Amino acid sequence: MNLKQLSLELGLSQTTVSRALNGFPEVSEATRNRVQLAADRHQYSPSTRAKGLATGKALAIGHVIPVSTKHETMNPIFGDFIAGAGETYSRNGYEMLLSIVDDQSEDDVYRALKARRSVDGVVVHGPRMDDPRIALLNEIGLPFVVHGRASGVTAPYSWVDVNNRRAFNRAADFLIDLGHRRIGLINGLEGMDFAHRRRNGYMDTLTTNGIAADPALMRSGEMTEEFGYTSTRDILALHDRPTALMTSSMILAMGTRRAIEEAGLTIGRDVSVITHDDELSYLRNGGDVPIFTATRSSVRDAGRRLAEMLLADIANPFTQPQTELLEAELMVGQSTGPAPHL
Amino acid sequence: MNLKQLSLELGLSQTTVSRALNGFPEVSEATRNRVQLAADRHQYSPSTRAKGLATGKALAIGHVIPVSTKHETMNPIFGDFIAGAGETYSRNGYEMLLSIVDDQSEDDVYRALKARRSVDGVVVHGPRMDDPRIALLNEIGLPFVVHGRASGVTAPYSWVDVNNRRAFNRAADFLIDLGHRRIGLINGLEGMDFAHRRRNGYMDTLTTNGIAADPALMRSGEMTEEFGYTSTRDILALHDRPTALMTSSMILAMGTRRAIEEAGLTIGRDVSVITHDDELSYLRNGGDVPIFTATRSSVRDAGRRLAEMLLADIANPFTQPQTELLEAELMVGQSTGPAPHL
DNA sequence: ATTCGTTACCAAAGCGCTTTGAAGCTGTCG
DNA sequence: CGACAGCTTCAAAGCGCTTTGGTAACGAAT
Repeated sequence: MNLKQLSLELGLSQTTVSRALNGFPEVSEATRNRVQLAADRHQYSPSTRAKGLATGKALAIGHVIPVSTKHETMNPIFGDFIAGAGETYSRNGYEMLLSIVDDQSEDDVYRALKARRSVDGVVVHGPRMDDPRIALLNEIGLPFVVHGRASGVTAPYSWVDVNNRRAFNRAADFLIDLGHRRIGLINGLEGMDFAHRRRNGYMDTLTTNGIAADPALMRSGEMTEEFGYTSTRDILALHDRPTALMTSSMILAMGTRRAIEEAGLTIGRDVSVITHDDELSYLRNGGDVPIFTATRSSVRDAGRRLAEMLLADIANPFTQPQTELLEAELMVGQSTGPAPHL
Repeated sequence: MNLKQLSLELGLSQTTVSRALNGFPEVSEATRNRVQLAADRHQYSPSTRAKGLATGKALAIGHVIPVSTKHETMNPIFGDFIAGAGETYSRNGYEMLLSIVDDQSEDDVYRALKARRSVDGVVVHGPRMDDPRIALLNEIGLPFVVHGRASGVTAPYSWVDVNNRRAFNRAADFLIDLGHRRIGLINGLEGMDFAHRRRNGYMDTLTTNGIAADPALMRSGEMTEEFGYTSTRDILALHDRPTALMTSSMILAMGTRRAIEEAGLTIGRDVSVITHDDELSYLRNGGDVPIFTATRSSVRDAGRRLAEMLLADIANPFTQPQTELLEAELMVGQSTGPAPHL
């Protein structure tokens, strides 16, 4: 069923039917009801393509997901993030377009998205330091919001981010208050902006407390369980091993736990662990009492907020870029305890 | 830049430019080159909307991801699956449309996708037993392929699935060969088709070997780490606890490991564990030697295959539905060993 | 010289919508 | 009674493509 058929059946012009369905005031209520009923009966929905062509809007948002060519790793937070964003989209009649792309050819994808006019805006995932995508998107004039920030980029842009620095400040502080002095950090890949900020937060707090940061206690890599495991195993093998570890994700933390237990140590007693927790739906950090002490911030929530921001920008373009900094809660769980007397 | 502008600049008709770009034979090579060059120079790409309108194809595939309303759980395999499918799509000039939808209103989403003509086909995720979506899609005439199968549905349909039954046959056999007689199963949600098949595989093999299946050793629920943990903890607390456990995912297995270690037992010695492994990129099952003994089958690969099948069906509709059954490998890791003499 | 087949191109219609500009109809006011 | 305003409705243009049904030019065959 299309507009023409529907209007023919109703004995009305396409104009009137279109306006009736789109809530224009110059249609009598009687007619509008009649039209609405007929539309429902035939399950009529305007073709997105045609509507898009006619209005010049795509009514779609693009998500470009970079997958590292080297490791073929897909960021696990991605599913929950788009679950959040997707809610917002469907509530507003938008569709979500996904492009999975190896990090080599990302530029082309944004360009193509623009050239083919398939989306009204995009969200930038996994920003790196000095991320060139921001300049690119500004240049080609495609509205966007970044999930995270890109240190080093001076041009203004809209973003939604967790206060990574503060979160890791607080986590480190918490450990120091418990008497820990040797604290390790198992972090995401160097170059990822969030990893950079988390490391800064961690190091700041150490320095403030008169503790020299030890490079031997800091690792960064793909945030897989395996990497959490090997890093922890290696760090625990040091002659002067740390009494506490901070990790950047629950997945890393699971690897960390494996290594700790394999070493015959007890988590929370011999080694304390604090992790960042994105509240992934299939990786809940325990029930009432968290398993891991964690800095918690819902990535699904971030998705919702970011999508709202982007749609608002598209509806009436920001004169000033918008930003939103989400604070992480510190949840005390069972993985931390006073520093042992070695 | 659009077709009109481009053809004006070239002094050619839109027809000729369009045909040149789309590889039609009735264009001289000289002209084609000239057109191609100009198109590249201006980064011209036809508008998807317009192209879609004109051809009647959407050049897009829909993925409808059900999120359980109750648990807000998003299946973690989803990211890797679409990474696989996405590859196939972009190679073929297709876009991927994502709808996140609570399992209540799924029907409407499929109907809307069809009515608005936004996609040429859809992939059905997470089929349940007697899944009504298959009948619905057949009724509304939207091409589709199911990732998994739906026991109880008699109508023919195309699918790509892992041989879940066989995988769990082999896993159970392996454990029995090691001398285990009391074997538990921590499975996905009742009603999910894959969970049903896995349970059947498990029970068959027990029966064949003269072991009575004990309901006390079988759990099913959302496949979270937490569920793996609590199930295992409870099962290990039984007076007659099992010497081996089978789990339906790596995430469950991590919870299982936590419970085993918390109980002061050693995995692979006191309790053997075999898990199914979807080869998620951030949850690799160790390096050369797998951590867990596992039945392994790449979900990313399944995504690729399924996408190819769907595109083939759209290009020239199958007369007969196609099916593809992927076999899982049994990888022996460190989590299994001979049954202990209790 | 006419016909025919190729080759290389083009004008215009059509895809299903929205939107512009106009018009029919009623009732009211001067 | 004519003019005018307000309320409804409509015909047609336009969005950017593809595709149909041509035509012009040229040489080969009749």
